[in-house]
Amino acid sequence: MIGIKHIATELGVSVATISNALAGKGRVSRELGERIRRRAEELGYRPSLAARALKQGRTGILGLVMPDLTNPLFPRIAQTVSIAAERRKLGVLIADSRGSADEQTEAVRRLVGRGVDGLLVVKQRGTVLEPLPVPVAVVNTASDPQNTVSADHAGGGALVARHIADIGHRRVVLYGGDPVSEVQRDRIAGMASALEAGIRARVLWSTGDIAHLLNAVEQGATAILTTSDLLALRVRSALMRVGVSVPEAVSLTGFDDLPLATAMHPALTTVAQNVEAIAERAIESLTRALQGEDGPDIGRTVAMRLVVRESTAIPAFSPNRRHHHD
Amino acid sequence: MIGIKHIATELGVSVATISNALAGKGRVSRELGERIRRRAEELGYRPSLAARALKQGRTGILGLVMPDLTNPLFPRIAQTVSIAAERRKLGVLIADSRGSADEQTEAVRRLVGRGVDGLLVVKQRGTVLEPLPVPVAVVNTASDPQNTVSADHAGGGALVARHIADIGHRRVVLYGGDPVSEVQRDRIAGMASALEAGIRARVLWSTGDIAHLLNAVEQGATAILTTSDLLALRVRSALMRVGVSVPEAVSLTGFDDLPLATAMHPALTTVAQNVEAIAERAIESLTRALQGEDGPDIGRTVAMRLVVRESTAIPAFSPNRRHHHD
DNA sequence: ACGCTTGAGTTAAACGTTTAATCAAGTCTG
DNA sequence: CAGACTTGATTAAACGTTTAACTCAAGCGT
Repeated sequence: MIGIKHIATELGVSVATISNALAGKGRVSRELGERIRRRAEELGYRPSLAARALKQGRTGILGLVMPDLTNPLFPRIAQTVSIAAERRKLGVLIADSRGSADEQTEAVRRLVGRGVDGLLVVKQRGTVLEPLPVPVAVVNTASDPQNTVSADHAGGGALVARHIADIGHRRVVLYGGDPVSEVQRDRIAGMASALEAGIRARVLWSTGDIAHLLNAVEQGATAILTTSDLLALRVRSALMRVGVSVPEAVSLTGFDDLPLATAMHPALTTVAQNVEAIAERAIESLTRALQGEDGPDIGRTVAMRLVVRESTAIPAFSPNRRHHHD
Repeated sequence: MIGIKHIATELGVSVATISNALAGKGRVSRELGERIRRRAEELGYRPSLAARALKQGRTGILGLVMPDLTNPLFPRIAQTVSIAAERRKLGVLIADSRGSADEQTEAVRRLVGRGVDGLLVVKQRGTVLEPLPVPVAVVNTASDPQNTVSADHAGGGALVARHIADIGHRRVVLYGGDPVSEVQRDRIAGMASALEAGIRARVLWSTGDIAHLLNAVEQGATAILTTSDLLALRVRSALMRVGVSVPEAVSLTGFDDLPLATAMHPALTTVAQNVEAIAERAIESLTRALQGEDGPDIGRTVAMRLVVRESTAIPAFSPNRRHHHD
């Protein structure tokens, strides 16, 4: 490997001058500076990040902690984070917390132990982050006190609920994945809050028996609002099995706008999370903190966007019964 | 931060002894060794990876390059890799190549520039990797000469094709995503090779018009074999739109066994990739190379597994289909 | 002619480890 | 009991940068 020293002896100057020229910092004449940079380029000089890290106490690496790397949103987050980081010449080290709170703490420790300069953590349901020696940006949900930035899950829920109410539904069921998740709870809460009096909303969770859901439909619910696209696809399948058509008999909505939303039939009405904006802001907040410009931009929330597709429609006339489509 | 030096002065010994005791390397008396380790533990000593990296020339970090981080398999790969790496006390730095071959080269360079000890690259369709100063494990497909380990895509194709043939289909269409992808081509080729003479197979690509596909069905094809679950879901939707039922009228298969495979209706027959085994082996090969035990275990392939669900069935008798001898 | 500033570089220390070389005792060996 | 190992620990160099402090010469105003 070719280092600063090599260039220095080759050009007959001191290493400090090379360092200065390359960093554009100290006093180096225009001419010599040029010459140094040119030669470094020619030699394909790549600074030793390890040495730099040792000296400056910063590694130029960010840690990304996800509750579970198999999370369907992980790819988009990882992508945006990695691109945003790269633009700032930072690396991204990933760590999985495998769904457990303890593992999350462990993951964070490992990353800190590796000397990351900052941490971006997509937080586990309801866990608390211990104080850390590096800046942290937390992505979760607005109702989380430690949150730095997140989608407006409640707002998104309200958005889709309002849409359903607007087109005339009066009996709906809100179908959540797992009540221990803050995000899921917020989405459900948002939906509930947006439904005016006069609308009957029943909350069910997928941790229970799906028969309850079918029951509710039989008893006259005309819309099912789920907290995730995958859940919606499951519901869609269950409905199909008992011959309930979507959206003719019941309207169905998802959450997150995953790729499958457009692939299913009918294409799913859902609410999209601007993952890119969120990740971008998180990184932004992080890099600001790194540079000491500790702006208190905590608690920002990013609006969600309603995407109306084919799975929602004006409710049919008669109160719902099981019917087979013609 | 508390370093080796701190412990040394505190215990009145030299730093070298501390280092030796902690690494279990040099000559240190049993008793003193214990004392040092205990004290280090108490003080919460964490070695500076930067310093170590500088001295040893190894960072303890692996690079993971994916063709596109939004790839649906990325989460599982990332998860397995990160866990396997962690077990070996290695970190994982991710980089996205955004689907472009040039970006892939760039991503690799960046990671190497960051001093990763080894590289795990899930290769872009048909790109060639330049020679690198660090060990590399390539995951792609067996037909790629640079491949280190991969799923047996062709074998998987054969598996699903044989299943379709076994249950009696005689006219099928093989539906691929994009012919520039080596993986997709291998899957299609595997399917084709497993179909005995007497079976009419037509190959179509999703880059073309989907009408061709519906056409083929109208002309008597009773099964559609796709190269991806998402593609299968798309086909399923298209069929539904024109009133063709699955599996009664036509059987449908996917590839990869994504979460959506069980969520759709009918549950999708597909072929599962043992991503975990692949990632594990790749890391294994990589770490072996790191330790100099350069075993030529190149070209290993991991079998795929057929998962029969509800989307495939014995073909129904259909009046507009020609009869033939078995 | 004098001290002052300024521009252009150099020197040398420091970052926190690892590791080869060295050393001081004590223990064998014959 | 002298030399030869052995054991336990120390010294000091090295890894490749960054950076504060310093030198040296030239230009400048008074």
